[in-house]
Amino acid sequence: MDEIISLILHGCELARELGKDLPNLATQPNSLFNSLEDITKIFGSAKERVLHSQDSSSSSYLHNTLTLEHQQIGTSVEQWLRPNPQARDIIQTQLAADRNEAKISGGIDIRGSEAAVRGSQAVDVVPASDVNIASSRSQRPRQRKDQGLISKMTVPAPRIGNTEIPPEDGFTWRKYGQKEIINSRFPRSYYRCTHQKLYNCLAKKLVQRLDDDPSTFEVTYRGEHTCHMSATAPSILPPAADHHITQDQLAATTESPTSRWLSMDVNPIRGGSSSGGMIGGSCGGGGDDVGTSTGTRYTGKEVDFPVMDLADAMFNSGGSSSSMDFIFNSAERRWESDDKKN
DNA sequence: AGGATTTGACCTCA
DNA sequence: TGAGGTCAAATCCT
Repeated sequence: MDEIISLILHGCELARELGKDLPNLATQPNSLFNSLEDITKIFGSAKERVLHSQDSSSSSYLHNTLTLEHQQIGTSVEQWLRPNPQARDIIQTQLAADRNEAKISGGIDIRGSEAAVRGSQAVDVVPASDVNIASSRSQRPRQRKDQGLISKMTVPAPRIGNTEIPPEDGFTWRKYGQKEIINSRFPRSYYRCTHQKLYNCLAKKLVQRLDDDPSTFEVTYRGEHTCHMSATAPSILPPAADHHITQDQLAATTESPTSRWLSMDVNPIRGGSSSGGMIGGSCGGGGDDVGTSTGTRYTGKEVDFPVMDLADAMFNSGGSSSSMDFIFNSAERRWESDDKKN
């Protein structure tokens, strides 16, 4: 147990140092990444030891302690990310994949800390079944067999420009359907990722105006972006076939059926290798978003991203650098791309 | 010409 | 059986 405490104290020390240097590190993604990775490894190691400890009461206490430290890291990272909405775009997508993995692998429930840092928008990531029940309690709950993780949020309509479409979210979408919904004044629009065919990207979103507040959209995201590219051109090859989860593998997992919406393995952690498996990335963005009228982007002002999720990813990665590799490598590529344009 | 959108028909599932 | 979701031909747009 002394060893665990020693690890934690060391991690706290590094976290404090990181906090002091954060203003400087904000302009040095590589250094920041190295620092974060060190901290992540230490706490990940400590967490593992706690979880495997025989002393359940001590484990519980230490786990809470680690969670607190975890939140402190998230706060610091939030400060850094605030002026970097591009990184947040990337991180958000990756975190959704990581979160999905955490559920599949029976990981720690992290929704509590997520909820604590929700921003101005109502954002939640819940199983499809929950969404159905919550949104249409008066009706028979519906659930597609292959649906899984769903992210649901409300988004204010743009005050200028075309107010008929929801604000941008960093991805490029192609509308493939519109449907009148029973007991709703406004039709629901169905979008899928523009790169669905090319990269087998299964991301979709549903957009519908709220009956009681037409100036607000309810946007439901389904699935993850398995492509990783700018709005105009791919930056990497499509994910290899071996990243698909077979139906047997899915059946062998303990997650609820509703989390199976994805057929792709979007988490680099599970495989223990991030090479070629970095597929939880951004479909759009790239700064220009020249795509479609639905190729939209949220700005930092409009959306308070659940930055705590970054800490969740760090913490739940158990010391693996793959997630952070993805985050910073992607962010750097995007920043480099933007620099060239400017 | 090629990609995006519209919209009626069809499919899925509780 | 019917509501929600998807398909695909027609149409629009650049």
